[in-house]
Amino acid sequence: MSALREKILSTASSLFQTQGINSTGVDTIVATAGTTKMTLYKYFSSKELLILEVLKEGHQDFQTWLNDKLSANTKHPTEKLQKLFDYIEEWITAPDFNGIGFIKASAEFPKEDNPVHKLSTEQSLQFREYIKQLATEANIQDADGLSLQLSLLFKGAVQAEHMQRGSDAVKYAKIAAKILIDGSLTR
Amino acid sequence: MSALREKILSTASSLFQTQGINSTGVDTIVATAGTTKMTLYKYFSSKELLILEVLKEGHQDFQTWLNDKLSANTKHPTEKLQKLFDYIEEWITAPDFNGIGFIKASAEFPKEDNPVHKLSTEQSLQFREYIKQLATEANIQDADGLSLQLSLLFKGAVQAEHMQRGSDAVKYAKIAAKILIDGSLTR
DNA sequence: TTACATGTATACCGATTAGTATAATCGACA
DNA sequence: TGTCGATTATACTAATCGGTATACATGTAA
Repeated sequence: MSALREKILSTASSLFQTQGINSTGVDTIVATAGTTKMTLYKYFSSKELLILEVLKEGHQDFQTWLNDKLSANTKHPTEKLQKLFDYIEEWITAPDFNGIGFIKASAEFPKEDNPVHKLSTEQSLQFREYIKQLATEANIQDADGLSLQLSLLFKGAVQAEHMQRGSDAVKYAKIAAKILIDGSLTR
Repeated sequence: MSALREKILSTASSLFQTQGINSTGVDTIVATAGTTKMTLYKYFSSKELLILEVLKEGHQDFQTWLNDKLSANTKHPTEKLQKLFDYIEEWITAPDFNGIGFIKASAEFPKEDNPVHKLSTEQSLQFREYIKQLATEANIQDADGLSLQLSLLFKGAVQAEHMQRGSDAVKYAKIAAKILIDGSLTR
């Protein structure tokens, strides 16, 4: 694990979020990271591969953080589901929140056969699958439907937060999630 | 209203959706529309201005269509709110659905001072305001909160549909919307 | 016919892009 | 001191980008 490699990854992640992926040139990335193109291309054989790595790392970080939080602070499956959006809110409203990669990436790479688009879709499904498992463990009948709805709220909140940082979007997404979850539990 | 101008607009709109805005060159647009760059730049003084016009037309079309549908098929304010997502579903699942411009555009132009980003944010707020008015007319107490939640579901559904066409996203968004609306009505 | 507006065709410009080649520099280790 | 791998510095390529200049073809109206 080279320190420079990590530096390039985090720099790229931040720039992709603030400037857009396609609008961020390789030259800008290396200049901001304080290195050169030669070094970047030593660790990442192409810009596309760098994008994919940024996405992977970002998604991994989020999923791990979320799962650790839920594992550490809840006991029963039902409680996990109910606290899900509390931690999502904590993640999104954090000052160093860097966006959710797969949402922006799928917009910038709309073609379905594009590797970046494919990875984005995969990560999106993976996240929904994670929610679905929480719902299943909480004995919710329509775990599939509820997980889809919650993932819609999540996507919408991220999108809204991206449009206008510091909006109330996540707060109200949390309230909506609670209503949907409670409705599914008592059914 | 020149026919060529309209042709360029619709061609650009379609290409922006399928290839992305930044990834679609002016040359590709004119070639697909069957005209030349000279003509395009006669009607639109820059690519950015073309993008803005595409966004404006798309948003106008959607809002007008939606409002006409609601006006023609419902009588009471409450009914309008309840049927809102029925028509949203109809719009999104239509074969020639061209995406919701302001969602993708804000992702491709993340800088807050960018004209395209600003227009996107404005249109997003405008749409939410429209929902809020429906909620207010239906005598809903927290019209502000409900409109935000419904707009989150809308954004999430559009995002999901964009990631994977033909998904069940809109269907379940509709169900979630019904739950949230009913909850707000009986409160 | 003349005149004018609309659109086409094509070549061009300067800037920027991703990616490469080559040589110089640095620090650690023996 | 001398060597080696990692990193830097810089110049370069080929392609693409948005946008412009110029010349030509077209149809329509007086």
